[in-house]
Amino acid sequence: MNQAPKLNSINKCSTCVLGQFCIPVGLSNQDLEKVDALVKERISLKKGDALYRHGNPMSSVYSVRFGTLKTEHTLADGRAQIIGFHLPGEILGLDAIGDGYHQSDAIALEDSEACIIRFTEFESLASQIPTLQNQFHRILSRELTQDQRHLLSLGSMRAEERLAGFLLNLSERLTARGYTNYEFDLRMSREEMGSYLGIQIETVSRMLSRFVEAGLIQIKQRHIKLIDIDGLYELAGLNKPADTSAIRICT
Amino acid sequence: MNQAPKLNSINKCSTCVLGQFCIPVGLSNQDLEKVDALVKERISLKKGDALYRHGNPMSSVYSVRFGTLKTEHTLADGRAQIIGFHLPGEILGLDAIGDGYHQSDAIALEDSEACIIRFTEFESLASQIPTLQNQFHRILSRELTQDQRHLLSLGSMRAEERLAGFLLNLSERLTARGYTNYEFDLRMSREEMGSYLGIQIETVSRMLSRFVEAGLIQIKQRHIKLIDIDGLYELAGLNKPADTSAIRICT
DNA sequence: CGCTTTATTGAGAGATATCAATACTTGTGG
DNA sequence: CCACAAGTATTGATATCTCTCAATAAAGCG
Repeated sequence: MNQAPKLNSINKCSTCVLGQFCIPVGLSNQDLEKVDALVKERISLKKGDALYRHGNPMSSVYSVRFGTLKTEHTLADGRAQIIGFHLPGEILGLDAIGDGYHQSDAIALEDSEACIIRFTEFESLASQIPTLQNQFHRILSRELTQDQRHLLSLGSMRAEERLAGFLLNLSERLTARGYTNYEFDLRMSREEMGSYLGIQIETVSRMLSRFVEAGLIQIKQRHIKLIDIDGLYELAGLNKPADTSAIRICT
Repeated sequence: MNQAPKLNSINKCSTCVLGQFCIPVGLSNQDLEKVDALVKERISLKKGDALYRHGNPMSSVYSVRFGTLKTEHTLADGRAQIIGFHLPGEILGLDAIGDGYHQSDAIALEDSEACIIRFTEFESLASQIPTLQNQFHRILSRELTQDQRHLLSLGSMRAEERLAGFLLNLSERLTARGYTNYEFDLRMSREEMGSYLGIQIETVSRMLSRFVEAGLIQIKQRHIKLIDIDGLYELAGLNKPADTSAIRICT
């Protein structure tokens, strides 16, 4: 997000640095070429553009190539709930497979690009390549796990805990992608954080100020630095992962 | 739940009345036999028994044959969040595909039975039967959609709205399975409802009393009758489905 | 039938929402 | 390059919803 990882290729999964987070995990070179053949189109989004909208017929799923997107559900009375923030390598649109229509809106939080994976063709390729099929199932399943952790947060944790957990989760995901440890730019507004966490913008702001006072973080506008990591994990009621910097894709 | 649907077969997906909610949707008879060969084992659970527990290595996913289960996540300090209640025909354990270990506890709310679907074998069968593969993807995707609706509820709705939405959702799912419209037994305690909805047991109780006063429902212990359906949908901020009684599997 | 669990109801406390005022950023056009 | 407008963020005061604590009642179970 600060600086994008350098992309070694323009248009191929087989050489994309995001491969290890994306569809191609574990594929042989030969199989990768078949995926290359399938994923040829990409879509560029300006900040605020929709990748898809609720109710659109679904023909593809997408992987984030660079940038950040949010997905959200909206109620009739205008209340909106952000379901997720999506970083490079993450797959979008999976919730549309069930009935063929997108269930949510996917909006770019900054200028972004997504790879288009035509779903019918992908499904038949997956049935020919067991590793690909299995990886796809893992991705779907992890998406479920992620949503369930989010449910745990919204259902059982207080505002402070939710926010601490959110910052740590973002940090972990960015670190895995090779960005600077514990220091990054938030691509979403305070309001969008609040929507994701089920709290109001004023509460987000107050909690962040409290974290600063407690020496847990430093924050200037949307640039944040996590100072007391252990303190944050404790506050969030979570366990610190063994080594968040184990996986790095650029130096 | 009141009366179980009559089961026409003992041990085969091909004749199971739950087929239309479960894995076999859309399969030819020939393909159904292959599924029959795969899903031979079942597991009986007494009320309170665990189908699996958080951290268990995962080798199978399960479909509920009869009864009701809950899945829940637990925090280190003992706080628990119920993620879902699971009715006959619904698939359990999908969140374990991602890393091979169950992420949640699955507990029977009443005496129940589940079919055991050995996952590795299922995956290879799915790669041979496109309809089966596609149905499995739909199931996974709908599970995502369901969790996302739950997120919307916990993140954006007040206690009253969450509870109304929950009762209607249960009613819709039971109706689809052929139980009496709008009148059914709750298999979960008030506390379990509260956990699912992210509210305390006392609040659940108060809201139910309020619904009774408002003439929206009648309730005696765990037997509930929805009286003013339109009123409930309005309260929940949801749209009434066109026809909830369209699908019936017993009379 | 008595004990344990579950559910209801009340009173008061607390966390977060709401309303409101101000300050800070960012982008735009002169 | 500055000034203004529009959007975004912070902070304070108050209101409200839901929680917590407590007492009672009802139901399930051995």
